[in-house]
Amino acid sequence: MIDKIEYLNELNSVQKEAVENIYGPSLVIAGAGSGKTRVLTYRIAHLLQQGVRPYSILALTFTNKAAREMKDRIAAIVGSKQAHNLWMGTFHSTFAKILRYEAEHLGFDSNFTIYDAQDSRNLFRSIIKEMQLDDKVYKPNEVQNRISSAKNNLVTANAYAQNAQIQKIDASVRRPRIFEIYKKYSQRCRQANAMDFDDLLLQTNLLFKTKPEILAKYQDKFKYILVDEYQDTNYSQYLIVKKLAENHKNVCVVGDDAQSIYSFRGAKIENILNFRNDYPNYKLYKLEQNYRSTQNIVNAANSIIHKNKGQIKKISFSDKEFGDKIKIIKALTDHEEGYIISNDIFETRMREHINYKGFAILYRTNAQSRIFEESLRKLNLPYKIYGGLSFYQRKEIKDLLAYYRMTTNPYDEEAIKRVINYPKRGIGATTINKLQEAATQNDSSMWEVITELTHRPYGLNTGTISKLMKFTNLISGFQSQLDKLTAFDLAKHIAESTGIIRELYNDRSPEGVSRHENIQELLNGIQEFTQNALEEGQELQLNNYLEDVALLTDQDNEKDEDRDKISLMTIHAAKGLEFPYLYIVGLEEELFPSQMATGTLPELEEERRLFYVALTRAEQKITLSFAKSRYKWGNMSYPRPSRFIGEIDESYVDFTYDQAPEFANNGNEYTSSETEYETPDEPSRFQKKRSFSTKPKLKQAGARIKRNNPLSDDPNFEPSNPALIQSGMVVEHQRFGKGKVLQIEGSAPNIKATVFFQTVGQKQLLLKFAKLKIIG
DNA sequence: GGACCTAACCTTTTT
DNA sequence: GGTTAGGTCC
Repeated sequence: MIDKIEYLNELNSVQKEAVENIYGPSLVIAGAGSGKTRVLTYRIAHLLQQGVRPYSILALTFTNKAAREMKDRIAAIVGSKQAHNLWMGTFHSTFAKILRYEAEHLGFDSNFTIYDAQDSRNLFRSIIKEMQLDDKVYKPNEVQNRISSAKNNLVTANAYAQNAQIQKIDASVRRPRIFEIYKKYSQRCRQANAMDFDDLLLQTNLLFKTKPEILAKYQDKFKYILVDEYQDTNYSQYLIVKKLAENHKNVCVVGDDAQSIYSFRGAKIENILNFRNDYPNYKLYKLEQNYRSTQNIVNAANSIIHKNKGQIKKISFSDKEFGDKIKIIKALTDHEEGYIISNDIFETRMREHINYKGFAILYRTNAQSRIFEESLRKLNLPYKIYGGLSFYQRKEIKDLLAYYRMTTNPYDEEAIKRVINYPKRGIGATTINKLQEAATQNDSSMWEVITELTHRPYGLNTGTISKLMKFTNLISGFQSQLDKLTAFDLAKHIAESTGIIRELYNDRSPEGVSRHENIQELLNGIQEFTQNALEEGQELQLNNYLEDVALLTDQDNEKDEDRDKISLMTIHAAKGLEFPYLYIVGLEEELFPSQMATGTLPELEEERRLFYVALTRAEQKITLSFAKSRYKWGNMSYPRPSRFIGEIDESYVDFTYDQAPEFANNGNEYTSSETEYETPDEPSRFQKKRSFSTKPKLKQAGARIKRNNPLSDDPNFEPSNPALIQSGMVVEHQRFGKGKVLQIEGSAPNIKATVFFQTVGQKQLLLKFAKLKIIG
């Protein structure tokens, strides 16, 4: 074990106090880059050093990654044996573990399935359909969100039905039957022996409420509780922590109200503001020195966050070098934004000799990643996209996992529906609907209906029944192997004997090949999981693997070859990370701040905090960018630069972009002058959206619009020589008049042109793949 | 029951 | 631009 003096010397005086005062409630307000993780890890190390048993320490984080990193760092100080026994993980995974242990008290089986957001939405969708409600009114997504937020506020289905205010609101938006959907949903989850993400927290609360002796057991067990990112806890999480800490009150929460960015998920910024009320004799530690960023970055970020009201007063300062000013890049199009940033990374890396991993591109929405992917690939720069469609959400992965889920929990209705006819075995929608109906009538699960068909055939013909019997036999066969084979052996057996592997292997299309590789990767992961445990003397079964798999994300299986790559991710995903060279892109109104979030002040303030989080990820240099035109839902929009750019105190920004030369793109110069397609400026803030659709107008004019086809394929396109068309050229279209070619992709003869036309007296039209005549 | 095509929706952000 | 739910035809 490392000498105590050694690690305490690495702390400043406030950090040191926060580490050493282990008794009673502590609130650590930790500004960005102020060594928050360091305080948490050293505090835990310190507890262990004081002789506290590792299993009586509960440390809660929001991501698996944060938990794992902290565990690794603690292991480095106190050794892996001690660290291994800590209760450290996300809220969801920690309480899933406890719920499995205590499942019988709640009427669940301990191998319950965890429904991910998609499973849960599918279930809502089927319930809405079965109730014969209009899914235009009862949109599955919105119903899910409404019920999710009820759960996060500990409103159960019955409470929801009886709450007059809630009923009034639902009635006012013409969705008075949501309470029925909620009730049915809960029943179905129960019959399927499944919990969704919100249930993991809700059921924990119910458990503690209805079984005081169990609460007492855990209150006694967890003598020290630490919570990371406390500003992001929702009511459900808040209450769990409060209850567990009720007796000993050794609770240490760490957070930064300025970095609260999850209120859309029910996070209550009040939790951190009200800590003083919950624990009047609390100790407050403010970590105000930023060790991460240059002074310019810290000052710029401060100038942003000060625009918000309702913050805990604190300063944030850096005594590092002043550093470069924030650079701003203006691009004419979204694609150009990609090229400029990629080129800038390329040049900076050469000039400054930085590793790829020192660069990150942050955006507001996942959809923005694709353009950067393209431009980085063209320059042969290695990158890694975090988030987006996760590995575990891919269809082929979910399909195979559904077999695993059925093997450990055959009542899992969403899993049944996924695999009952995959690979094809001739059981179609009609049969599934009949089974579903029978299950509802019978107040039982689909699996029970299927397994008892010989006694009660529910009007199904013998052919269908024998197909279903084959299916149940297949699954029962897997179940009988559960305790005979290791997780990996059974997983492999299932993948092979269901024919999934064969089917994907035979599909030689690029998509099929990639699906096959993904399945291999999943199996590799399971093998690793089995192997690791074996080395520690444990033989793990498939149900052990499944326990947390629904809670895993992409970032949880990072591979070595991903080490030195440019990171692309949303700002939300970047929280807690840091990069020397940071690009924050798409700084446009309606995108960042999001058009969904400019309606009310609290929403806008959250967007601003998001911008603050983004800025404070940078160590050395920040580049912001925006584009003057961008594709949105297939239509062109002409956004204004984000208000956030102007909100940064101008002394920290380098505004010289106005003098920047035209940007080159693959040899094709953009020679068009900007005024030609600049739309008139709009009056200031909170403005309605301005993007307009070109499609109806084009259709009106009788134009044919073909998608994603090379120009040469379009019968409307007859240039004398396609190769002659270049970006910037003035062209003529027989219907739309004069215009200018703004973009060229690919090479002759498969040229794809994006052409801009201006029609007199009307709005501009953007037209792709049209009949062109070059006139200048 | 299944393959194929069209129309509608979509996009905040995540455990 | 891309995905997916739903309709049509075999």
